Amino acid sequence: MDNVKDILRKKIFSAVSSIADNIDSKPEDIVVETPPKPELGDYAFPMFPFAKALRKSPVQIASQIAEMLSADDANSYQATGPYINVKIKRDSVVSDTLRQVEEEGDRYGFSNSRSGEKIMLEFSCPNTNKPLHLGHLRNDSLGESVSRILKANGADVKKVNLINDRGIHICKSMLAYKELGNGTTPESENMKSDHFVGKYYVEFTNLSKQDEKAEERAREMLVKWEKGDEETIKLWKQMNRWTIDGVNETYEKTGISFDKVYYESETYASGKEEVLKGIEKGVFYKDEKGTVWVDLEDINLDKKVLLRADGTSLYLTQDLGTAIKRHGDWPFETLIYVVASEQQYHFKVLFEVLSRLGYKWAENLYHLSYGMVNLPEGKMKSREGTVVDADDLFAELASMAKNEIIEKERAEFIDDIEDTSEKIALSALNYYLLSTNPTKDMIFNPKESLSFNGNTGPYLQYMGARIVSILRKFGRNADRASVDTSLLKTDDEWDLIKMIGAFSDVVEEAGREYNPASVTSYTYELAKRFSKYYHDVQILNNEDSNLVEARVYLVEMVLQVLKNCFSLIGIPFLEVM
RNA sequence: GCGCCCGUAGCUCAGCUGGAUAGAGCGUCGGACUUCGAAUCCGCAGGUCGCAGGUUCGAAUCCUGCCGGGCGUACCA
Repeated sequence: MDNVKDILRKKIFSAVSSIADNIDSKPEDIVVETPPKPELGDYAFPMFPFAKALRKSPVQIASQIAEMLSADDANSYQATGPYINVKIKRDSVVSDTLRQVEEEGDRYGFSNSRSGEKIMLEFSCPNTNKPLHLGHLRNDSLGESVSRILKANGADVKKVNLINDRGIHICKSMLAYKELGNGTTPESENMKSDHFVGKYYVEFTNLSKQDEKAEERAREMLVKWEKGDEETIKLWKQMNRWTIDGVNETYEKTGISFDKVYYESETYASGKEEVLKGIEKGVFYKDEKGTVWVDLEDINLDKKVLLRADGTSLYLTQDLGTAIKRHGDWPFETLIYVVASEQQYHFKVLFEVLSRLGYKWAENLYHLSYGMVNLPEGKMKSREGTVVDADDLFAELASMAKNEIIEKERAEFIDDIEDTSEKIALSALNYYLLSTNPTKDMIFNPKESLSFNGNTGPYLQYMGARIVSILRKFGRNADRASVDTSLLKTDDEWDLIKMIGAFSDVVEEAGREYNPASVTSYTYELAKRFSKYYHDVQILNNEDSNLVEARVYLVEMVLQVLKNCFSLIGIPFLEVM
């Protein structure tokens, strides 16, 4: 269904075409803007692009086209300099927009534009030697949100995780536990199980400072692991279980889920086979020591090692195998890797190598690269202990939310304070992490994210809760069959309607750009306009019961759109907070 | 050195494929609760869009060069 903008684009286009036969653009290319002042109109069309073809000044074109369109149209067209400003005849747009929200409900704003497109998204990818940290939270937030946005555009999305459960770093925590653990368990120490494992990873660092043989013993352990030594495998399984159980708890709390989980320990071997095939194809070569290389110097990517002389594999080798396996499991059109920007080089190489191996789908692989999360004090460094633990941060946010609830004397209205506090914490976190463009490094200010003032997730939740509160007080839904939307004629009401009508464009853009920030800023803008409306207008207290009915209807539809936004950016909807 | 990314208000960030006077939030200051939830709203102040060229009717946006910062350039992941 065409929205107001599309209809206007077509009108402008056909008007321009009627006085020029050499326009080489399409109606979709017509630029629509919002006039700088609302008095000027609802939409603006600059005429600069047609000046050359018509060999007239944009000012002349604007006035000519405006006149042509005004002749036979309910909307008003006003030429202001080189712009045509359009004031919409509101009645039908108001009613059409609200009816559409009512009909489509929690699908409003979503589309089928990418229907049939199979998109696999990889994100999170924890190591099994320590719990999640703040960087993972950005990754998870992005991965989950982008996949929801793509689904909202009709795509068939599969979310996958890859657990990095093998390698020297895993052996380090295993070794420290073996030597220092004394048979303790997360239960015996009353610790969350991934934190328990993480403790031994830190212990290893201390150990290796005093004992220079520690590194060597860790390497020996890796060799034993590769050989399938029974005792080592048993320990490895135990510790992986602990970490993964703990990480899953965090996923659960933060609303993250996967359709399929891959384990590096299960996929890394297949990478080796692919490399051997690649040698036969002549894509790779073996040097005199037996090391396998790929030469990408022709495209300025250097030479990279794929297999060590001893036959063991590398990161690149594993990712190669994993990608090929995945395409075999589920033949995607696109595979999006949500991975930090520091790995850009790695993915360039990976994609190039896959392409040289002859996989056509390699050209549709995409690295959704995101910047680092830093603290106001500076960089997070594990060595200096400035890494922000995901669970700790979340617990701190929840506890702040709880204090806020108590301080504002809201506790008596809330059934489950713990649950509500966590939902507020989650909205604060997700909104903060998603509202910065992914490509940029960002500074996470815990204090600011906790303030809940201004442009934040809790603000959005609050606006939702206020609407629910109005509806509760009203006691029933608006009478949808008889509601007279033409009574909604204030500018605040019109602003809300226009905003609601623009939602589908936002969802489309967010999907195209893989950027949830379009949705976060839209949601804030919508909530803010509602808030202003709420202050300017008494929704329920009015003698005219038809007007009350219409306003309640409007507000119900605003709530629907807010909820649809929330579902895309990880903001839990709260009826009461 | 080379490659990629970033540089917009005191701070944190928006600004779509170039378009009318560059916008928010926080912070500062000043207003608004006997009225639908003040986790709110309204207002004031705050900018040579890193610098210099170029393309264009028009540049925060595109191109080039410089300056400043980050990341990468491992037989680590």
